[in-house]
Amino acid sequence: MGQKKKLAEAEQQQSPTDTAHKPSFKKPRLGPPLTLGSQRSIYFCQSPKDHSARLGSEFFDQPAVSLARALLGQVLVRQLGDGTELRGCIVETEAYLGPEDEAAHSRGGRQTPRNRSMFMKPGTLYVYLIYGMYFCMNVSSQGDGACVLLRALEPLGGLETMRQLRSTLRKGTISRALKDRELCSGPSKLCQALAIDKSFDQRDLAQDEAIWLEHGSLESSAPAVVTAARIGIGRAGEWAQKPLRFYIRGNPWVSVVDKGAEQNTQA
DNA sequence: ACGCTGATGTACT
DNA sequence: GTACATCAGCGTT
Repeated sequence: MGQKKKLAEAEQQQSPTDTAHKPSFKKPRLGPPLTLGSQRSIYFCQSPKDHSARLGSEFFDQPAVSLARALLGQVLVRQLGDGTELRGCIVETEAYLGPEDEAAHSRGGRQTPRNRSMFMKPGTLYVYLIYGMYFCMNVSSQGDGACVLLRALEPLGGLETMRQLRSTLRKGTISRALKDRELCSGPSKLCQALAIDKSFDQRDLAQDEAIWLEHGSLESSAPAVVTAARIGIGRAGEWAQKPLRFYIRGNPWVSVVDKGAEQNTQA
């Protein structure tokens, strides 16, 4: 409860040193460009500064495992109310397959008010509260009740604002400044760093004005991927062992490295 | 490096 | 009541 209020306050605050990623023109500002289908053409070529290409709904319309891999190397962009852009490259994901997946909230076909967005169209965000104080962000994929959890980002822009959001939202001690590595290396850390809360649940990543996905650079578009067991799945039986976590090999921003899995997944 | 623990609120046996 | 798709801080190898 206090979390949401604190988050709103944190978003108001502005780091005076963190101006590099603000848009140069004044508010009110239009949202990010929207693609229709796979068209991206002239609109994006006109502004050299805007080398962005928002990924459209067709990108998300693939099975969870496929989407989990495809998301690696793509850039998640969050625009705050004041126009500040926070950017991070996705380096770690997990796939949740739907009704048959004992570790998924949609196991057994359960559909509740909480997990409704898991069943909505591909590209819909599923954001839920965990342990009473944190959020996790998922992207719905093709397949009923299937989605992909975002577990870690390499922060690319707006790091000082991220640091501020992370510190403000952490409780208690006004402690040390967080290292860059600590900003987005975990599913709830990245939600704090990007000011993602429950209000993002059921939003469309292909259409929303405050959050979207862009193509990563060429080199990061075909990364070496490690396949490993998912994290934090206690009582999901055999499903806890299945290799449904994906991360970029050797990437220092990954939250948990699985050396055993890396042996099996030789590059 | 690893292991323990408290924080904290919602969903759903 | 109990279980959480977690995190940070502190203690011990």
